[in-house]
Formats: sequence, structure tokens, C-alpha cells
Amino acid sequence: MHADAETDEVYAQMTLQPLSPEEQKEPFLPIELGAASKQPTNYFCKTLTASDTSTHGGFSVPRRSAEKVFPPLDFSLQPPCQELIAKDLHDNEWKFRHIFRGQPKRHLLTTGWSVFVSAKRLVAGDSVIFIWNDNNQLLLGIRHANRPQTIMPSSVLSSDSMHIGLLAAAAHAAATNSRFTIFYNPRASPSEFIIPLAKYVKSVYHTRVSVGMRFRMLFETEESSVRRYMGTITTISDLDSVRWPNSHWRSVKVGWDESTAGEKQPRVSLWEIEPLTTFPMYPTAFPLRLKRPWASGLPSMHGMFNGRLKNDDFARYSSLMWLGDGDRGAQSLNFQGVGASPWLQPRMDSPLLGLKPDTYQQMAAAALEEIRTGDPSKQSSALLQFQQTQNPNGGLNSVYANHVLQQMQYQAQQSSLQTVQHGHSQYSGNPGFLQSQFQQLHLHNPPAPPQQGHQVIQQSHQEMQQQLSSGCHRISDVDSSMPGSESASQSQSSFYQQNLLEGNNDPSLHLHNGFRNFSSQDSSNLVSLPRTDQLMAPEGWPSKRLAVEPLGHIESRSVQPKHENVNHQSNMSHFAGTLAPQSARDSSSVQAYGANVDNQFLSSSFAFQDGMAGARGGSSSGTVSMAIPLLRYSGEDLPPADTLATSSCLGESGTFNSLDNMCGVNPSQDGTFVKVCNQGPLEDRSTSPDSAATMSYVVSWSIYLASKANWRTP
Amino acid sequence: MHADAETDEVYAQMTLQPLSPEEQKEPFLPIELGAASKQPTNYFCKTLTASDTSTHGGFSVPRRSAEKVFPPLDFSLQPPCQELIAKDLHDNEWKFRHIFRGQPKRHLLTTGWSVFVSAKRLVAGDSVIFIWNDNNQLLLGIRHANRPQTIMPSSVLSSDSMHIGLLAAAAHAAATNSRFTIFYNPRASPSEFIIPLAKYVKSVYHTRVSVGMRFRMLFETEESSVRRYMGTITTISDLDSVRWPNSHWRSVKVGWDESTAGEKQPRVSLWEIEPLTTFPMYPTAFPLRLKRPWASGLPSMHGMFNGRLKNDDFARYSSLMWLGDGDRGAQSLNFQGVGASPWLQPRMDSPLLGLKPDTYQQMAAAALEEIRTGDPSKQSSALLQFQQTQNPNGGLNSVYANHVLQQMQYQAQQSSLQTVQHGHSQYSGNPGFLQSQFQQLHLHNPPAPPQQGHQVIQQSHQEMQQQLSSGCHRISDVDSSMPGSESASQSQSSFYQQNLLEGNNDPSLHLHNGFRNFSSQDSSNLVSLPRTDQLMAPEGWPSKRLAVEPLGHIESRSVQPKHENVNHQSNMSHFAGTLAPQSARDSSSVQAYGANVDNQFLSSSFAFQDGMAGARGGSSSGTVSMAIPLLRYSGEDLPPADTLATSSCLGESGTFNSLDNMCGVNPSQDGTFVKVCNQGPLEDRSTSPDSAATMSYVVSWSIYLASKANWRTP
DNA sequence: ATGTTGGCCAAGTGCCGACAA
DNA sequence: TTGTCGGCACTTGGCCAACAT
Repeated sequence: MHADAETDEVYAQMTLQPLSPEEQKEPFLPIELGAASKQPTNYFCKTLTASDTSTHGGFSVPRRSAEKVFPPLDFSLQPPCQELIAKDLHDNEWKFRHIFRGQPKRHLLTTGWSVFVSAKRLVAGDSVIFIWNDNNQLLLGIRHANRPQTIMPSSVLSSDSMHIGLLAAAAHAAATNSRFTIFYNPRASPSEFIIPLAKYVKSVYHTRVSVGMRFRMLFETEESSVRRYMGTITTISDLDSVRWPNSHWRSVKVGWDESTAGEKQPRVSLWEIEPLTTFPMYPTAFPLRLKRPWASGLPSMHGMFNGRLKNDDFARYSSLMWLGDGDRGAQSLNFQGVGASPWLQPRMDSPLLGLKPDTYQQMAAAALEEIRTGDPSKQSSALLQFQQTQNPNGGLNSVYANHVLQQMQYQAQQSSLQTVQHGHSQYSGNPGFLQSQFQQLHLHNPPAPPQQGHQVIQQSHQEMQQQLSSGCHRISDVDSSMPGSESASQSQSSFYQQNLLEGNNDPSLHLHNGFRNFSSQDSSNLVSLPRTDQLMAPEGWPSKRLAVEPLGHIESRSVQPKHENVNHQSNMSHFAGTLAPQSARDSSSVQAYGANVDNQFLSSSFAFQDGMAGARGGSSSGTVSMAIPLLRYSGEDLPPADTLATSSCLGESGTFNSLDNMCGVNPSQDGTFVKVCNQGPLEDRSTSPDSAATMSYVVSWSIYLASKANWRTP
Repeated sequence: MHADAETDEVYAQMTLQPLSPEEQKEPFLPIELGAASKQPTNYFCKTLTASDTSTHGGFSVPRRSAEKVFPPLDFSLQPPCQELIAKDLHDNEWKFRHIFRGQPKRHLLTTGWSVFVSAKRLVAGDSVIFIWNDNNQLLLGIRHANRPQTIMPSSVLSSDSMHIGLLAAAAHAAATNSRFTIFYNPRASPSEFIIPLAKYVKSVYHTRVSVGMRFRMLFETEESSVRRYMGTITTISDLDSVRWPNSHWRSVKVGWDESTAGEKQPRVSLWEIEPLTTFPMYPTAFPLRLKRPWASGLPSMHGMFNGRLKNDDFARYSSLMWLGDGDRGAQSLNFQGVGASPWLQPRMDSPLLGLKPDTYQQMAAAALEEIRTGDPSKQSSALLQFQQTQNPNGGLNSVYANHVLQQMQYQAQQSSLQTVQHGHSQYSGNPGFLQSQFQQLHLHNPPAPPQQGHQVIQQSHQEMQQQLSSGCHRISDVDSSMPGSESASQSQSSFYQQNLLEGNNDPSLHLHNGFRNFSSQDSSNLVSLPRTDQLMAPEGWPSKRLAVEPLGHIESRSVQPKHENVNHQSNMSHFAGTLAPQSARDSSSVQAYGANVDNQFLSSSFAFQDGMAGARGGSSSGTVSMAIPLLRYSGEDLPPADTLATSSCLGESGTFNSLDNMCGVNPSQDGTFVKVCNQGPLEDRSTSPDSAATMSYVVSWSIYLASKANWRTP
């Protein structure tokens, strides 16, 4: 998890990595998660007013928020004031003068505020969040309202080539059983294919569903509120038993209770629904449906992975995905804000709406085949030959890779992707940014020579009857002036482009527009929203340092080394000894807060955590959740996930202080870079917070493609 | 050609497109170019001082510069002052108060200057250029000193995947005979494989060389000055007659006169040298060496291409490549500033130094094969199978595509690229930017499972005896702590990374460091520099509008429609009638200036142009050069190419006013985007300035790879 | 010839309570 | 309770010539 150094926009880096033979024999199964979301309560979030961002004045702090989050003022002073020091995602410190004055009295941040506003380029409508964490640190995050923050630099590769290359890279990774890393920007480009691992595990392994079972599912309404819809499970079966046998993707056929059910999709995934009768099954939980290879073992505290799953990471991140979790058909593999790299998202978003799991695989297969044969109109014999020559390595991995390719091959054949003729593809004259906006509509490099005509990608899906072939027109042709290209997908693409360019981050608007655009024939793919009760929680906050910094009247004096690799166990006791309940400003509101390093402690020492939890009034539940109490959602403030995107910004273990330091400047000492690289998390997987963070998420793509090759998140 | 909206950094978008059958029969041969560079003389360039950029004061204009470039002041005023309006690359207008005051008197820009400084984020050391073009417009460009201007946004794809994808995209384009578009940033990542088409055409088609002929060649010295070296042509033969028969790349074996000849490479390309006896051969020029398919016809005013080659584009751009034309082994296919997308450059730059033409092909072949077989340790039988199945299209293009693949296959076999084992490849924990910096050292996705060991890429080249195998170590392993990986290539990579990150734009420093780093065994690849006499000229400036805007005391009133596609012929006469010699501010200094649209006029009406040229004092030569006079290099100012990067920012014909307008914001009207796209240059190739601009350059890669597939620049 | 500095005035920044929503 | 405004210091911006190099 990272945060853009320039805009503080959060994004995640995720790597799929093939399992080693041992890992294949000893499959990974994460520990139980209990309830999912653990969030800090000591925070407040405010959307900035014109006065807040004006150069004329300071920041008006809502009274309740100030009293809840900020250290108490010494009212013996006249006027009462103090200096607040808050850290942002990059560990930069910001100092503010906090004063209580005026008539009537109010809390204000004066000196220092304007510097922050200008540095973060905040304008009215943007939001800030102040969090008082359990380390007695004041954390500070921002959320830009909606302008495309990231400016598109000069493009590197044409979108055409980028797409081909992207798919080829994925296909290559699948074929060679090698790792594949992407960057995921949940704010700018949410994807329903990336779901929290905890959510997945809980639903797949710790929840028993059966035909006839009642469930509820949360949907986003146009007013950005949440509405529950009820339904009954009618069937549990593969979406496509041929192409993706034993996939959990939309394996649950459901019947909806209400009259609006017609708009809802008939198939949902396990993790989307909330069974009204659940069977928590620890300590020995049998997955409902066994799935190779994860299903070959009991869920146990696997040594290698124990402690690597960070609930708080999940919780924090899940709130980041608030926007993206909406089932609006955003199935982009990767990309980021529209201003940054809009290669993939709208393309895959719009025209292929509804072709959720298979789309990528299909495209990858197509790309692979095109690269291979040099002819989009494939020949199955060539595919077979290709397959036969692709597993010279032998061994288990190769077998799985072979399996992947078989799947891809089949997929390619099934999809009967045909490249007909291609019309004008003219974009050499547009500046890079705009061009990217358009070229994202291209799926394949147009074959030469240029001629009138269209490259039509036809995708046949046996279980999905949406009429999407017309929508796929636009995939391959960007020229709207061409006859016959005015298909529905164009408006869809435009919608997404528009929405992204406008920086619209209002989930209701996303959905709203989505409904408006697709209500006629595609709306059934849009109405499925994941449960949002957990998502309406603020994101957590990482502390890259272990220091417990005395602040205000806190007596704790514990200080940890800041720039060293810390022995977690030894520091554990230290930490436990010093962070006593009274060290918290308000013992009733202290929560085990989602600092990654801290959570390594937490998950390593339940005894301590139990004591911590017991000393608090937080709502804890389950084994791990005792250590990391659930969020008590107050409802006082806007859910930060809705107004603010802050997330963890993980560096190496104490090596990096901030992204700024790393990205900022002058690597005149190249040794530094090499060193940094050497300290990568893979060197010591069991202790790196990064690997833990990465592990906390499942690229659901892996459920459909990568898992067949025994990939896992490193 | 574009300019980054944020940093004004120039870059070019280049597309290789397969030739249509007709184009193959009727090969493209550009019109003769005469001498190459035509530059405006009415410009001045100044590196900003601390006072210039301080908020305290304005901009001190050197007296000679102000008198030469700015409109003359009315000295009857006290003090003499006027308002200057200058346009930047994005057609934004900047207003300055130009005053002549102080004791002693000096020219100053006061009001408006600080706004410009802050908007462009100029600091001391940056440079500005003011150009007075022949449309009586004041043009204004900036050149940031050296900081990495483009901030790396959140990465999109991992560098591993990016690399694979990039190569696969190229291979795919070759295989499918489809277009391939890249973005080229000559400032941040120069490439010796991208040379001006005019330069290429002139040397290949219009210059007769023979064995024994004397020539001179310009080299950059460490002090950034130019030195001529003399030599004699000893042999003219293919560099590798098997892999690239009839390639002009380094086809000339030479003997150097001086004692330092040992450091110079024994082979040069035609366009690098300057024969002391040339034979200009128009109107019917026979290329020295016939080359399919371009060589099958006489150089004639081919209707379709007539007027599409813009000399000024070439000239303008060639100066941009001042930095990159240095033969320092920078053979990156594409990428941009280090802060933006440092994926490819250092990787291809450093370790593969000296493997100029074949490197990319080789890598592409390797990537293609890896994708295909899923096993880096290839089997030739698989390759042959691959090849046999890859031409199902039939037809000429497929034949050529087949040819490309044959070449690639051969190349892959020749290179005997072996993937052994791979060690730790750990980078999942680093923030995107830094990570990219390191991952660029990776060439292939590391195969799984992680193990101790190295992936070694061995490349054997028959004609190049540099010991580079050790240097290639680092291609596949970024972990410097690994034993055996401390090879020379690391320091090379570090050098380039460092240089780029420092924003070093001093060509002498580039070369200087280059010599220092590679002098021992690789310096022979570094000392070959292209002729720089033409390059030491300022870049030209585009005018995206056809309007001749009256300014100052000019009487010309001609106004062209701004937002319409213009009939060039009809407007031609209009233009010719109004732009009389006296319309220029200073007739002696007026030059046919590099506005693309204007040059379409120019190349379409020599009669008019002759008149124009005749009315001026510019140094004209040849047919076209009469219309577009050569630059008279004054030597008064620093060559802007050295201190300033400005280039054309072409929109559609009068459709776009600025990149800002396009990239800025809110595409609430998606129709706008579609419309923009529809007006792409490919729709009307013969009239689009963009296609002309693109056409002005030959990606020399195409000489070795793409041209075999009958690609051309669209 | 031109880079830097101090003087000077104007404009903007920023803290304050008043006032109103 | 809190957003905005006028008042009022104080800082900064910015134009000028003097001075230095």
C-alpha cells in the first residue's frame, strides 16, 4: 500500500506469485478473521469550507470533534491554546496552533494551517481527517474532492501497445508461472475483482451457505445511502463449469424478494451476500466448497503465514474500496486515476460490462494468441502446438501453467474472437493525455492496412445473455464517425471517462449514472453491491515507526529506535509495558489501531492484546478481534471512506521515513537505491509489513486465472 | 510532437505503420530536403538568474537580445515601455510589461513576469527563450534546468510486466503487421535510433559515398564543444548481412586519421558522417544502395506524400535531439523523464551498451519466445513451429511479417539467450517510484520459485567483440547483495539513473560521465557522435493557427479561420497575397518559420515561396530550402538546444488551442472527445500537420526491424 | 552591461471578534 | 454551533534606482 507522494492518493501494489512446491503441498489458509473491520474511533473528518481554505482565516474545528480527537486544552490559559503536531501518510509532520477563542467560543487551527492547505493544494470541498491513534499520535489525512489530481505525464507507450503488452505480460506470467505485479488504485479505478482476503476467506471458508438459505445484500442507492435487499439462494453452481470449474465467482444463484429484483443480477458471489444464518466454524472450519489447492488442508495457524494477515490492513483497505466495491462493472486489471494512466479501466469497464471474470482471461488469451500466431483469426491447431511446447520445465508449476494455458486456449476458442477489418485509427495528432483517453477504447492493435471497416470482437457467453456484442464494437474502434460504431458501449465509455475526468468520487453518483446509462439492458450487472456495513468505516492508519511519542499529558515515555529493524518480540514486551491503559488519553475510546507494525505485535501476543482489549470498552469479538477491536461506528461524522481516502503507506521496516524522501530527489548515491532494493520484503517474508499488507488482499482475478497456476500473493 | 502540459517538456509520438499494398508497390520517397536545418534567428535565450526568479524583481533582458527580438520601444515615452504578449507551447498567452529604465538603462520585464515564473515553476538556472517568428508573434519557451520535472504518479504496471509487455507489444506488432506507437522523449531519454528522416534520406539517397572517400564526423567533447574528426571510408558492407541484410546501420567501415582513432568505432552509419565530396543528385537522385521497398522507385514528388514532409519539423526536432543524438548507447525504445517512466531506458542503455541495432530485436524475440513457450530456455523446434503457424493471413504483409519473425527467431537463436536460475527479486515493498528505478534493471520476470542463483543473459555477437556478458548480469538481477552480481553494468545503470534523476541535461556532462564510466572497454561505442553543426540550432516553433496576426507596426491584416479545416490551396493564395515582405518586422531577419501549417503552404507553392525567400536575406539553398531558408547560426546566444527544449505542440488544424484546454479538465461533453478523436490526422493524411510531423522522423529501429515488414511512419 | 540590494509602497496574509445562519 | 465578514496588524510582492561587478 502506498500513497501518491504528490496527491496522497492511495494505491496498492499487488503481486501474484507462484506457489513453491512446498506451498502447494502445504496450502495457505489464513487464520480466521472474526469480524472484519477494526477502525479507530478517535478521528474526525471535515469537508473544508470556503473559510477553511481561504487565505483569510484558519480552520474552524467542529467543537465535538476537537474535544474528542484533540488533546484537551489548558483552559487556565487565556486564551486556551496549544500546538498540535500531526503526521500525514508520508510521515511528514504538520504543526498547527490550536486555539479556543471567539465569541461564541470555538476551536480554531490558525498558524500553520494555511501552509498545510497550500502544500496539499486543498480547496473548498476537499476533506481532512484527524485521527488520534493509540500511540498518542495525531494523524492527518486529506481527500481531494474530485479533480483529477494526478497529472498525466508524457505517455510512454501507445495505448495500443500498452494493452497488448499488458495482456501479454499477464499471459506471460501465467505461462511462465512467474510473478505478476500490478498497481491498484481503488479510488480512481475501483475494481470488483479485488476483494479483501479476509472477506473472501470468511465467506468461502467460514460461512456455510446452502440452497434455500435467506441472505441479504447491501446496495448503494442513488443518494449514496445503503439499502438492504433480501433474497433466497436458489442454486449453488459454477458460473461456467467448463471454463472455471470450482470457481466461487458468482457461484450463487439467487432469487430476490422485491419487485426490483429484475434489475438485479441472478448470480452473486459468496462474499457479496450476508447469510442471515451463518455458521462460524472455527477453530476448524471446513470451506464450503473445496477448491484446489487451498481446500486440501484444514484452516490452521500455518506457521509461515501466521501473523502475516493483518486485519487492520484489510479493514483499512476495505474502506478505501468503498467506492470501488460497488458492482458497477469496473473490472480493470490495473490502472490508476484518470489523470495518471487511464489505459485500461474504461476500456475494460464499459464495453465488457457484465463479463466479469472471464473477460480478462479472455483478453489475455486473445493477446497471447495474437502474439503467437500473428493472426487474430486463430487456428486451434496452432494453439495446441503452442500448448505442447510450453511446459518444458516439468514439475508441478509447469503443470499448472499448462492448465492455465489450456484454460486460456479454450477461452480463446470459446470467445471466437474475430478480428475483422479495422477502420481508421487516428490518434497520432492528439496530445498524450487526451489520446490516452481515447486509445483506451482500443483493445487490439489495428491490423494493417487501414481500411474502412471495423474490428469486431464477439464474445459469446453461455450463461450471460446480455447483448454485448454491439458494446464490444467500441473496443476496437475509436472513431465514432465511422458508420456503425455508435453503439451503446460508446456512451458507456464516455460515462466512465467523464466521471473519472470530473473526478467524481461520489459513490452515489457513480451508481446513479451507472443506472442511468445501463438501465435498459445492462442494469442487471450493476445493481449488485457488496455489503457495505463494514465499508462505512474509516480507514486505519499506519505507523511506520514504533515510537510511542509522549504528547500532551500522556506519561508514556517509550521510545523505539526509529531507523532500525526492530526485533518484534523483544519490543513487544517493551511496548506492552509502556503502553498501559492510562497512557491513552481517553481509555474508553482507545482502540487497537491499525498501524501495521503494531499489528504485528498484536497478532503475535494475544495475551497482551487481551489485556489491552480488556482494559478498553471497545467492542471486541473473536480471537483476533480481541486484539484488534471492531470499530464502533459512531455515525457522528461522515464515514471517512466516503469523504476521505487515507491508507497505509508502508516502507521497509523503519528504513523509509516517507515517500517524499524516497521519490523526491537526487539519487546521487546510487548505493542507496540498491540498498533499498535489497531490503525488500521478500527477503524476510515473515516479518515484513509489506508482505503482510500485500497478503491481506486477494486479487480476485487470481480466483479465476492465477489460482489455477497456484499463484498466491507474496 | 507534443509538450508535456505540466512541464513543457517536449516529446514525440511516433507510429510505425505497415505499408499498404499500394504503398509497397509505389514506395515512399520523400522529396529532397536540401540542407536540413532551418531555424528562426529572431530569438534569444537566457538562463535565469537569482534576481530573475526572485519575487523581489523582474526579468532583466540582455540589451542586444531585447533589441533584436522584441518590438522596438517608443523612446518618446518616458520611460519607454510596451506590453509584450508571448505564447508558449500550449498557445497560452503571457503578458509582460517591457520597460527600459534604470541607471544605467536596461531592458526589464516587470509586470507579469512573476506570474510566469511561478506558473512555470522556474527557478534560477532554468532558461527561457523568446522567439519572434515570421508571423510577428512572440513565442516563449522554457527549459527547466535539470530537476526531474515529471512527478511519477502511481505506477500502473510493474516494471517486470511492463517490460515483458513492451517487448511483446513490439513483437506482436511485427507479427501482425500492425502499427506500433511509442512516445519518445528526446530530452530525458535520447536515442540514437531515432534520427531525422531528412537526415536519413539525405545521406542514404542523396549522398554518394564510396570506398576511399574522405569524410568528417563531428564529436562532442567533454567541454560540450564540437570537434571534427577526419577519416577515410574503407569498406561499405552490411554490419550483419545475415540478420540485417541491406541495412544502412553502421554499414560504413572507416579508418580514422588521428591517433585517438582507436577509441572510435570502426563502423559508422551513413547519416553520421559528412563526406567531403558530396554529389547532390536532384532532381533524379538514385539512392546509393537500393533497399527494398524504398529503393524501387525514383525520388519524385509523390502525390500522396508531397507536402507531408516538413523540413521545419525536422529541423526543429533535430535540435531537440541535440542531447540524445550523442552516441552514448542510449537505445531505449521509449520512455520519458526519469521522474515519469523510467522503465526502459537505463535497462537498455547501460548493460547492452554497444549492441545497438540488434538489441531490441533480440529482446523482442526473447520476449516473444518466452511468451510462447513459457520457458526461457528455448527449443529451436518450437521456434520453427511457431514460425510456420504464424502467417495464416497470406498476402504480402504476412510475408513480411513472416520475414520479421524469421529474423527474430534467428536472432533469438543467435543470441543463445539462456535463462538460468534467478535469485531474489524483491521489490514488492518499495513505493512505486523507487521500485521502478530498480525494476528497470530486470529484463525478465523471475521464474518461480525464488532461489539462489542468477538469471544470466548471454548474448553473443559475431561482429561486436565487447565483453558484455558480464554487463548483462544485471539485466536480470537487481539484488546487488547477491554474490557475483557486482558487474560493470551496475555502475553503468547507476550512472544513467543518477544522471537522469539529477536532471542533468548538459550534453557534455552526459558524455563526460559516459567516457568516465565506459572508457576502459566500451568507449569505442561512445565516441561516435552525429554531426552537430545542424543540431546547434534553436528549435523552431509551430503556429497552430493560420492567422497572420497584426502586431506592432505591421500592416498585414490577413486572418484565417481558426477552427476549421482549411483548404490549403485556396488559402494559399490568400496567404501569399497578404504575407508580403513588408509584413515582417524586419525583412532582413524574417525566415520561413517552422509552423507546420505554414509549411504545408510553403511546400505546396514554390513560386510563392521563392518570392518569399527572395525577399529575405536568409541563406537559402536547394529547392525546398529556398522556401524554408537555412538557419544562419549566429553564435551570439547559447544554442537553445543546449539550454532550452521547446518544440512544436501540434493540434489539429486550428482545432485545438492548447494542450491545457485538452488535457485540463471536465470532459462533461463526451462528444468533444469523440470529435477530437475523429479529427485525427489519419483521416486525411495529406493535409494533417500531425502526420507530417510524424513522418518527419524515422525510427531507426524500423531500419532494422520494422522496415522488413514494410512499416512506415504514417 | 547586468546582477544584486535597499527603499518604498501596495497587496496579500492572517488573527481577531462581530454577526448571522 | 459555525460560516463569513470587517477590522487591523504584519508580511510579502513588486517597482524603482543605486550600486557593484
